[in-house]
Amino acid sequence: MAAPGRPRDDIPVNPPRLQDVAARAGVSTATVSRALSGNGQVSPRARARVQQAAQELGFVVSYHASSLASGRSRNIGVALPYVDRWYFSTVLEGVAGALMEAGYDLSLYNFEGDRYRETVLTDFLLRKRLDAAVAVSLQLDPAETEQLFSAGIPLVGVGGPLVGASTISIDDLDVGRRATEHLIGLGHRRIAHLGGAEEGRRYFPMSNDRRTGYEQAMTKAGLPIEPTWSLIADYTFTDAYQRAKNLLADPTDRPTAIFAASDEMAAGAILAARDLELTVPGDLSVIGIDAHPIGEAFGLTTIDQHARQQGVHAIRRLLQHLTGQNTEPTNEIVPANFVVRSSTGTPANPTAI
Amino acid sequence: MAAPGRPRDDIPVNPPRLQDVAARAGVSTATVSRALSGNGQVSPRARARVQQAAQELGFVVSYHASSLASGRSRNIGVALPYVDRWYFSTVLEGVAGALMEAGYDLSLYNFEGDRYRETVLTDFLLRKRLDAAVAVSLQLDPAETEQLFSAGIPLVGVGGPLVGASTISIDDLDVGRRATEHLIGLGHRRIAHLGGAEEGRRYFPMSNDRRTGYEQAMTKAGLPIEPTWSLIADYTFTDAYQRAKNLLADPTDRPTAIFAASDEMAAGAILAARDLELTVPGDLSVIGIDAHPIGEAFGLTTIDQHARQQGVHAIRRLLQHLTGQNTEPTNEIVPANFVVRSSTGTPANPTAI
DNA sequence: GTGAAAGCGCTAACAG
DNA sequence: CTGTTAGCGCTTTCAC
Repeated sequence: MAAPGRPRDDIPVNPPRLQDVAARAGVSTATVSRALSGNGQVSPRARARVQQAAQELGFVVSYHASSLASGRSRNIGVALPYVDRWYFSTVLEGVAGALMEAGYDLSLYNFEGDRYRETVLTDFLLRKRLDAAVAVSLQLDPAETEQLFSAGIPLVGVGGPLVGASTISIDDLDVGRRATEHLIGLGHRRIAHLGGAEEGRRYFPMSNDRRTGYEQAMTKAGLPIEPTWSLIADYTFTDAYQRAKNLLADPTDRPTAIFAASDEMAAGAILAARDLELTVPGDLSVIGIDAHPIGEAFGLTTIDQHARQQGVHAIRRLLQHLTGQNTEPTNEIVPANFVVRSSTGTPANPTAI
Repeated sequence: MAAPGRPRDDIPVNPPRLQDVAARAGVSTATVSRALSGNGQVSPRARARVQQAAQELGFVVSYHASSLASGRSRNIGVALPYVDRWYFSTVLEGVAGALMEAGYDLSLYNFEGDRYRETVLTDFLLRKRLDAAVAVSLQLDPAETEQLFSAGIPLVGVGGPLVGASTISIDDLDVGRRATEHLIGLGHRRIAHLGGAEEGRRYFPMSNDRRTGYEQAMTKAGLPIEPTWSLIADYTFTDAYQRAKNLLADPTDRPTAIFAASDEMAAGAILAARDLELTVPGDLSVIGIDAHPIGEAFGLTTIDQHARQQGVHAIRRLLQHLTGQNTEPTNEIVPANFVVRSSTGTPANPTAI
């Protein structure tokens, strides 16, 4: 494309290069580079002339050239299993905003579940164009982690453990416990759990922890954990709706409350209850986790996990690694807090079991 | 970082370079480049040796170096106003998948409404690291379009007009008309519209066209368009829920049907109706547009706009531009089809106006 | 504080 | 079909 071997003796109608700026400002390319990047010492006078010349020429650095020469690319990779699900897209919003503020580009790697997992993991390390990466809800086996680290790219994980890397997440166990205890405190004894599937054993470890928190709270309160009350849905509204409807349809064995691992599933459960002419919270209390906006219209009680903030914090942490400060892996827990609305209350007919 | 000026005389424990592969395979760097990239002629024998050497060394091309030398970066930019809204994240899924299949990287530029619009538009052209870009629901003024074009990056628009560029979208006017006519055909005469806001006059032109389609259908059928039945929400479930509830609360002036510009809003309207003890579709029919998965649980009748496919098609088109075939701007309309469920039906009490 | 110059790692004429 | 070689445009020593 560019014509190697042929000297460029024509007038530069092409994008201006550093050299053009240097010529116009009457300084060397080194000085222009220093003035524009802020690295190194430049006299105020030279700096001003350079800036003006760059301005007039409409100069912009070539990122490829800059990256090649410096070894840094101001580009961060983001890997996640889905982009069309609330938690992930919300984390992504946070990540994208923080990156934009910091002047970094964002390369998106969407696994589509497990579909492109290998491809992405390979591309990650290989194409040497990332300064660092953030992985959302990604489970890596030791070999994969090792590859990443030996490729020298700092990594931070969001919403799940990632051995050896810094992580940002909520305490899923604790959140599951608190949600359940909220229900127990209200007087419920027959409490069902609506959790997420594990999907290829790769993602959503959070779902398990939340379930464990539920079980711990139940056990601690001396309440039974009915296997039939342990539902698993695929994290979508509609699947949760269907599962909950099946559970609630039978009047002889019906819980008085449901703890759902996500707000979307919780909302689905509420709709299912309504379709069965059950009142919420009279006949059924429902609590979710997320603070998904849809919860407002449903009057859903939930625990806010500040998904967007998780993304923002991940970038903050990554940037620290990149600037060499605080390079030891850390595990940040972001606090999750209750948002109580109308979907939880005292059971109308507390039934002993 | 890399030490310019100092010859590299140490053993390359660092990532292997093209030269290392060339040495090991006993050929020149040019041949390695040709063998690995597939450009140019290479004898099967040389190719095999190169591939083996590259394999053994774990060689991967440096994208920065490759891009700098060739002028191509195998990287495509995607600009959109939001990533946490259904339409956009779904289009993005399609775009990401198609790009992955084609071996391209994806740089994400999220405007957050209008917030980073200028920044992104600037970065777009300037940092010369994109081969092309796709813009979702982005309104560009002539000056901006010109900038993009003169920067030489092919552009395709999704979900909206983009003068001078290829576009992929549905026929919003037609869709709005058909949705309304479905309702009219069922016997409805009092039909409200729940549309989206325009948000800074920059995005969502589709909303206007759908509304116009509604108005055309109403007028054509000789039906009145009540100003109070023209609702505007912010495209979210909860806002639509609230607006619809306010509208439906007054029994004296109540529509028998609502056409919502998106499924999320339609679902919000259904929930509002239920909260007011109105039956769907008995007291109120509701139709949306999208084929959003949430619609299933609500039994929502909708028009599928195949959002994911729009993304896939956009990339297909972009790749054509990039390979020099079919370089004239085209405007592709993707067909949208009805998905009839239980939220629309004959009005229980057809009221003449 | 500033300039000269040597690369960063790869691609693509060009000549054979 | 293959090797030589001149860059792509910028950053960063090193010496002044």
